[in-house]
Amino acid sequence: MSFNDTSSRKITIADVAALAGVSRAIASRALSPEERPVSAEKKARVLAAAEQLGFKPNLIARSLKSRTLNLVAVVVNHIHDFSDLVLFDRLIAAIQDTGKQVVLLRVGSLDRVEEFLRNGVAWHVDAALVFSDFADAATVRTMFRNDRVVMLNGMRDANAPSIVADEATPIAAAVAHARARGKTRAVLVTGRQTSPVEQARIAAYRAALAAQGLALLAEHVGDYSYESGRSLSAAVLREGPEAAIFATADAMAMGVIDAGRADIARKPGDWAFYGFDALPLARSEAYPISSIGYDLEAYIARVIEHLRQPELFERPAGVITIPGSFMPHPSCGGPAAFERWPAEG
Amino acid sequence: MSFNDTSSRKITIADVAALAGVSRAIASRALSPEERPVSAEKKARVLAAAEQLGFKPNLIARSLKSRTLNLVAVVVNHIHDFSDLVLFDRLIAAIQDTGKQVVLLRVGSLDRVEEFLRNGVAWHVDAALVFSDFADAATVRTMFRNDRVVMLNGMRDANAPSIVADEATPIAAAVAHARARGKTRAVLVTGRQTSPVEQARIAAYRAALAAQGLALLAEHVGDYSYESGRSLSAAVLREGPEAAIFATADAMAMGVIDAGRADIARKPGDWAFYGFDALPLARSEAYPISSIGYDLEAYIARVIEHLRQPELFERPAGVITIPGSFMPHPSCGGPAAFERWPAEG
DNA sequence: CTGTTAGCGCCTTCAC
DNA sequence: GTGAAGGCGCTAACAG
Repeated sequence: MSFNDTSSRKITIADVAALAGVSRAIASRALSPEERPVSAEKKARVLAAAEQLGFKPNLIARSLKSRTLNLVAVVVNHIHDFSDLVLFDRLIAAIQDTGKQVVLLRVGSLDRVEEFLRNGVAWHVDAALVFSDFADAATVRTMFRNDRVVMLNGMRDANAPSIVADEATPIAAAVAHARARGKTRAVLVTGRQTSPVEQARIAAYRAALAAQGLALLAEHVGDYSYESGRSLSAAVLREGPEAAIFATADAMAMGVIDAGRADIARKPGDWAFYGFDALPLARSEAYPISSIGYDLEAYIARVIEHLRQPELFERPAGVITIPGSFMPHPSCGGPAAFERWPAEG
Repeated sequence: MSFNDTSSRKITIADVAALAGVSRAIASRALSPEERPVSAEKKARVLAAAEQLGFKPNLIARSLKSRTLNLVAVVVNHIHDFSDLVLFDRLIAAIQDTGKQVVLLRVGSLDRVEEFLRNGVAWHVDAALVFSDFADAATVRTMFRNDRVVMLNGMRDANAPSIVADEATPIAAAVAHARARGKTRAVLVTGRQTSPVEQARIAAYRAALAAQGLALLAEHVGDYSYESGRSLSAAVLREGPEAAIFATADAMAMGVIDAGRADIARKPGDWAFYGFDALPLARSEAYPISSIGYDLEAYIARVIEHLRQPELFERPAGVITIPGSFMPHPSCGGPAAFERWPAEG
């Protein structure tokens, strides 16, 4: 492999052992990250020899025995939403802090996912963190040949932990907020309805609206994107400011507002927009959107917990719920823009 | 490994060989993707046996000989900017389309990067795509023990290809656009100045402003983020609408505008905002920002080319330049919002 | 504590 | 065309 290992020849543990004048096993033990029985004196000699030769252990050979590559799969449909930025950035940093590395699998565009998996290292991960809803937990376990699956896509499974944000509570709070502003009607703007998370949100909205006596005039289906909000704007705004507008993503609410600024100006009144994800932008002057967020630090902490304590997979805790919170826009009762939200810890 | 391989025991090629009644070597040849000397009859038996047992070759064992895990490292400082969403989503999809998988390495928060690398599979990648500027090409090659490094961070190196967008041309166009609007003064809002890409942008702006006779009144340093634009807003807007405002990220320009909406309203006039990244939001009604983008498809195509044709690394093409383009905001001469930009081809 | 031995699963000579 | 044997680099198991 000329491209690999710029130095002439690859240094193996045998070379180190030879130079140190010990057996390969001793060298292996001295070089092991864990504490193994080696005399201090020989260990020092081995380490010196390794240093001198520039020895780098071959991970693949090690894995052949140890059966772990210290790899974690993060499985997503795609990277798309604004809220993904902070989520994946922090999650990857946290995973790396455990000493593991991340294979990012984007299954949105793969038809033969299983075959793809089999032909790559993802086949050998320590655990799979599943955001995508391309398959249920049982299928994911089979595909990864691995029981360590964390469902982060809203799917529940008896044999895999699933971690979800409590959205029903803040959704009820949002609806109550609209009610307090005098709204008695509502319009819903949703995302991909095949997603379990989305289904739960929609159900929660319907329930809260019914419970608090707001009439649901219409549901419009988008895809969480700003662009989809724009294209739905005219239909969404048709009911006028008397109807509160609830979107399952801030980005969609932003699109509704931008494409409809003329409409909105034409019918002045107390327009009430509600979103999801607690994007900083949605707290800005440009977009009067109240939003729903969750405690990202806590969420990530629970995920990482499973990586650090694999025994947690043996008796899955079922559904682990992270608190969510409703944050009114600064213009209607919320804290000033860009103060920290409680949920951001 | 109880957690791995839900089925009772792992099927090896020896099991297949035994069931087919042939030697392991024959089984290996029959199962090989390439054509190897095996009688048609035995090959059929082996394939049937493999199918029956659900045999899946062990990638790690294979890699021990073949020395490739079909892995590509994508090295980033962090995932942070709005523009990262579409870039990484498309890049990862494209890499996966080559049959390879992606290890995403976030080095922004790692102090001992080299040690981290050595202890993970990233050590054994086929190639490293480097967006981060944490190290120069030579160092990256050493750290990955791999000569296949593509520098996407603006750094140049005689022994590694680097792929960059041509930003000088659109920057000159942006300045000319401001000049045509009658601006004779300018304010610059920059990102992290340690980044080579950013240094090139700043230099291009200074040159274009000087060439076209605009006075550079001030430079303000942000970090590409919306929030940094907000905090610089008052200072940036101080010069009034007579000065064109050039930011090296749309997000910063958006922050400047949002935090300064009162200022802007107080001093009416032809405020001229220029950004970078061609975010959809910056083409919206909410933000009158003209922006600079590049041909993302072409950019990704050139990266993928290197993965598909590793021989390209043997004689690096030096700096590969992708065309960039200036897009005026719809409100000042650009195409209507949300038409496709030429650069999105 | 130390060294020898025997694999991990696969592939590739090399004789037959 | 076939099979036995050896090795990729490392580590666990077993004696010493």
